[in-house]
Amino acid sequence: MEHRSDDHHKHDLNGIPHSTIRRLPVYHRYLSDLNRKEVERVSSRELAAKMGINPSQLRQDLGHFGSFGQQGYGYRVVELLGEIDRILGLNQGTTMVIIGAGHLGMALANYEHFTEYGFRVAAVFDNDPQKIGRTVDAHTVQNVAELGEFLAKTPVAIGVITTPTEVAQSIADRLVEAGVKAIWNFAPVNLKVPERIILEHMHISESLFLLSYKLQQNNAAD
Amino acid sequence: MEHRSDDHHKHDLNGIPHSTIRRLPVYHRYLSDLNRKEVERVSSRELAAKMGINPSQLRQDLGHFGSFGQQGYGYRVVELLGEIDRILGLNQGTTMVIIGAGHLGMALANYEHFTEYGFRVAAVFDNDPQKIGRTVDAHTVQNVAELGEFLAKTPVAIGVITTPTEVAQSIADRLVEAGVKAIWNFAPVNLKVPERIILEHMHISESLFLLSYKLQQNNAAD
DNA sequence: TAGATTGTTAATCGATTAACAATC
DNA sequence: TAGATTGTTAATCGATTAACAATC
Repeated sequence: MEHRSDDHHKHDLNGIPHSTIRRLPVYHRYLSDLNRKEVERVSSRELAAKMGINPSQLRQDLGHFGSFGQQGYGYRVVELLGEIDRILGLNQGTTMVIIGAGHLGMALANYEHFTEYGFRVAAVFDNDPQKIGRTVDAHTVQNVAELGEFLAKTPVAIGVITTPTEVAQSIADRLVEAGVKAIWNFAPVNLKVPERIILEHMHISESLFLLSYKLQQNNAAD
Repeated sequence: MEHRSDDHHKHDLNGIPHSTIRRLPVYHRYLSDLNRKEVERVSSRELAAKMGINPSQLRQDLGHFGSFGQQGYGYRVVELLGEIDRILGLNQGTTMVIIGAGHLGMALANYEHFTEYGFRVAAVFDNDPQKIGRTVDAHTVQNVAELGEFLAKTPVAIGVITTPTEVAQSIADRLVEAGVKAIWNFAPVNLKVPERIILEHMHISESLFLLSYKLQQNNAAD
């Protein structure tokens, strides 16, 4: 009845291999780069070389979603980027609420790249009277006691959890109760949510652990 | 001569499959959980069930590093956790400097879980006169102009980049120049660093894009 | 047209899972 | 001892890469 966010290498997601989906954001980033440099066309060979992957893989991946190129020419950067935007569901004005107005919550609330991709922070909540009412950039921190009330009036797609670990699960429960469709969790804990809720865990320390492993290997090699 | 941080599904890392290494931090998290609950022993079947993976995979993964269990009994939680700590190079007092004292940098500087795993923030730097000299928790923000000087006196293993995207590359260059062994990059840009430098990219927006993809699929299904 | 490059099928390679002998 | 569970070899499955006909 419950699911976890750790199905890293699980196999399908609506018939598309998980490995393919995980690469979409990366394609997006490299294409954005080219687009910023006003490059007009790119071949699978060129783009794959930039990314350090195999051109066949790139074509195979795109093939899951349609035919976006042209034989003998390659891909128009703007067009392909647009397709990936569409596939990823970007630029749709998806709304989020952030629970936890600590440094991390504030960092996210003011993260310019979200707006760039069509995400909008509808509100920031906290339970600390010291923080409630304070305005940071465009956002006034609201009392988390009013979370349910707020979401009843303003439906929001994504609940972002940047609270201390101890309260993350109870906040998740309240977000689910209030009807969010997805949870983006920054607390280092395995949340339990109903099957229908999309759960994405931002594993900050996992990234550091991986780095630590490599560092360790390097040191051992010396 | 340069490398990238996106070799997500690349194959080997000192003979160990990359897929295995990516699971180590996850094992660590689940074992910490058990340890916190003072569970003494766990079988591969139990642990794998908790994680939603296959018990064979767990045993296979561990098998790359040694034999940590006991037939008919399973694994002693404390012991296995200790082994994974060791494999990941945790609790070795690895030092870091943080460049960029914005919300994100401050969030990291005060992230209690780092200390918990033996990482130590040696200093925080910024170039904003408004921020320099300000003390947040244990850290006084220092002038980034003095970064090289600081690192010459106090060698540090990891440079953490939480600056705006535009300056991330030049900060990376200076960190490499000053002798850090690894860079943990939070700016959404593909840094170029020499082969010998370990580079770990924290892809905050990639995680959000993945979530967005799933949300999109869900909506389409309605 | 000739050259280039896609989209896709087939071949390879690696990772996951199953099975089981060893043994606590 | 009998039952349980590891560590590891072998089988399966899926993902990556190669190859190439289609075609711009």
